[in-house]
Amino acid sequence: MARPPAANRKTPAEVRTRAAERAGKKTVPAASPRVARRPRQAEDKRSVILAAALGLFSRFGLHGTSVDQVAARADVSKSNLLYYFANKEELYVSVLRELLHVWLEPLRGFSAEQDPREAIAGYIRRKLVISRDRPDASRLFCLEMIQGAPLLRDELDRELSTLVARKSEVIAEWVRSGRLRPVAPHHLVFGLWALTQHYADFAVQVQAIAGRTLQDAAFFEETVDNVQRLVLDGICVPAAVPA
Amino acid sequence: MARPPAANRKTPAEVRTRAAERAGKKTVPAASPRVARRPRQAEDKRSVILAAALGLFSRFGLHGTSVDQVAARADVSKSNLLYYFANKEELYVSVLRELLHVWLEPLRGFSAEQDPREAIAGYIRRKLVISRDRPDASRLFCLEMIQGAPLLRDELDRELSTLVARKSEVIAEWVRSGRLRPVAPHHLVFGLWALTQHYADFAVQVQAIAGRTLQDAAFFEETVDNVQRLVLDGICVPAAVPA
DNA sequence: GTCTATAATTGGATAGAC
DNA sequence: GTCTATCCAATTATAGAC
Repeated sequence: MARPPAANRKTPAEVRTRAAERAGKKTVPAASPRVARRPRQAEDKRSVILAAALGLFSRFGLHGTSVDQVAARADVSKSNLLYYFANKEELYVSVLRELLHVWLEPLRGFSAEQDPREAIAGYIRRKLVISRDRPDASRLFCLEMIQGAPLLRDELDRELSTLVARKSEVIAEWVRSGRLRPVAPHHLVFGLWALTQHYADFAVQVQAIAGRTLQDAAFFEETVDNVQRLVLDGICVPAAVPA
Repeated sequence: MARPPAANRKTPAEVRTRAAERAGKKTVPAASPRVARRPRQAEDKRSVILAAALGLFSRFGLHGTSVDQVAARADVSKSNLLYYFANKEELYVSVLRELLHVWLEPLRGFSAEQDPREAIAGYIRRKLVISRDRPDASRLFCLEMIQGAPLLRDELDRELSTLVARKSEVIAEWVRSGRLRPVAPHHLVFGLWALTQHYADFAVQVQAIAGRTLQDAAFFEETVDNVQRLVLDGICVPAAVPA
């Protein structure tokens, strides 16, 4: 349940600008007197709040969750929470930001020198581990996408699509060199995401139908195996297919 | 944009029980004096409201949408809307119910006599057509799942899981008879859903990365082709694989 | 940094005229 | 069936003491 400390935090003072904005005043860049603040142990509380927020936002969304609930779950008072995060939306965005980075990590591994079969099998396993261990992260990401990613659109267009563009080039290279069957790289990436994230996002449905979820060790391995075979024996050149 | 008329509607009078319930009174089954009411043209309005509700709920969820917004979009007053649907939650559930049926339809087609390759290829296309033509339906369904399907759980356990159980038997039969590679039926079903619904639920992401969505005719065909090949050439016996 | 009010607003739902 | 005018509960956010 422990979450890594926020990378791009701000001191509470820096953050407290929303009220002023809404009141019509311009945000004054007035160089704050004590800029060089170090994280210290108050970072802990921020993390606890962020973890609690993730748990709730990922189930009920931004509007389905009240700051009161988050505060209760993080075991702080509501006003104390609002000391650390100027308002609800900022809290939500903070959670999302922390997420995106975790989210893209597994994809960075791909490179043209690797054996595609190994690389893709490994990627599937890593993504399924995330679906198992951080299903809330997966759900929140999904929620945000469904809503049109209003708060993540910029990052989507920049970070994510450039990363995918680079990795698609790797896949295309695998295809050109004959190590993969012809496949449109984008569709393969979408397919990998869909197949792995589904087990987190639709966990209730999986539970209702299969009677188990990824939390069950045997079911987890069964899932890894099935998804890998589905994808690989579909995209690998026939020679590599066992039987 | 037109939606089919509701199948299992109730007359407004029958429906107006929530307030009484909340006030602590038992819902009285008092035989309403004019039970045999026919739909007439007021059904139109219900449909318009349901369509508007689907559009908004599927983006912003139950809590992210106000009845005011739905009313505005359906071009009726808020109180008029509340004449047709006793309260917000009932409206939401009505939308969901209409959906589930549409949702399961394509799956009913499967039967053991069919050629698995044809059956599955056809299923993929039908599901992608739905993702293209009714992305909002797909999104709402996804939203509901993520939240743990509090309002659909019963139907999930009954209707959906029994249907899937039957169709899994068909898949298992295909495997036994050697017409499909060994695959765990449930995982194949999950995979088919994941691969096809992804293009509706994550349309923004698809747009950000591929620059197009299923609305683009060429991209649609490209998608059908890629998903079909991914799945089929993975689960069909090698002999059936062209190259 | 943390707390106890409380201000301010939104939004679901009802009453009652027409 | 439809409207206007409210009521009322839930929540976000702020003020100000400690």
